[in-house]
Amino acid sequence: MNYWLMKSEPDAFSIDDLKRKKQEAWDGVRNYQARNFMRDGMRPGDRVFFYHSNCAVPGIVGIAEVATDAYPDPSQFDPKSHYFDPASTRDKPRWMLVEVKFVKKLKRTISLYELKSDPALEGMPLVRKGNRLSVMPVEAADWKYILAME
DNA sequence: GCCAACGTTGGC
DNA sequence: GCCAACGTTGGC
Repeated sequence: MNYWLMKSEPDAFSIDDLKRKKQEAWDGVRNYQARNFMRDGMRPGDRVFFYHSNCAVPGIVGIAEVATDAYPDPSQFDPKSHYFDPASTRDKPRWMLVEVKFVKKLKRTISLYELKSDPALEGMPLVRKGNRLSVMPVEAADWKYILAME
C-alpha cells in the first residue's frame, strides 16, 4: 500500500464536501507529473492525506482512500467544462483521474507551517520551496509521523 | 492582492 | 531544441 497527498482548494472542494458526498472523482488535474502519480502509482486501498490549499490555514485536514484505478477524466472532452482540453481525444485521452472516498476528518488541521517547522519532515516534497504539485507521494515513515501529530 | 516558482507553449 | 513569453499555483 502506498501513501499520497492531494491538494484541494476548500472553496472549490473541501474535506466536508467529501464527507457529505462519500466518494468523488478527482477531476481537473492538468499536470503531467500529478497525472502520472494517479495513473501509475495509485491503487485502490492506498491512503491519501487530504490537504487544503490556497486558504487561511493551509494544511492536512483529513484522510481519504483511493477507490478506483485511474481512468480518463471526462471533463477533458466537455467543451463547456473549465477543464476542457481540445488537444485530447477519446482514443488517446491525455488526462486521467481516480476516485477517492472519505475516511475521516482529522480532529485538527495539521498546518503547513507545522510541517515546515519540523526538521523530521524536511525531505517531504510538500514543504520544499516552490512546490506546486497537487498530487504527490508520501513516505510511509512520514505518514506515520504526521498521523502522530494529530 | 502580490509575486515567486514553476510548467507549458510556440516562434525561430 | 532553445528559450522568451505567458499562464497557473499557492503561500503569504
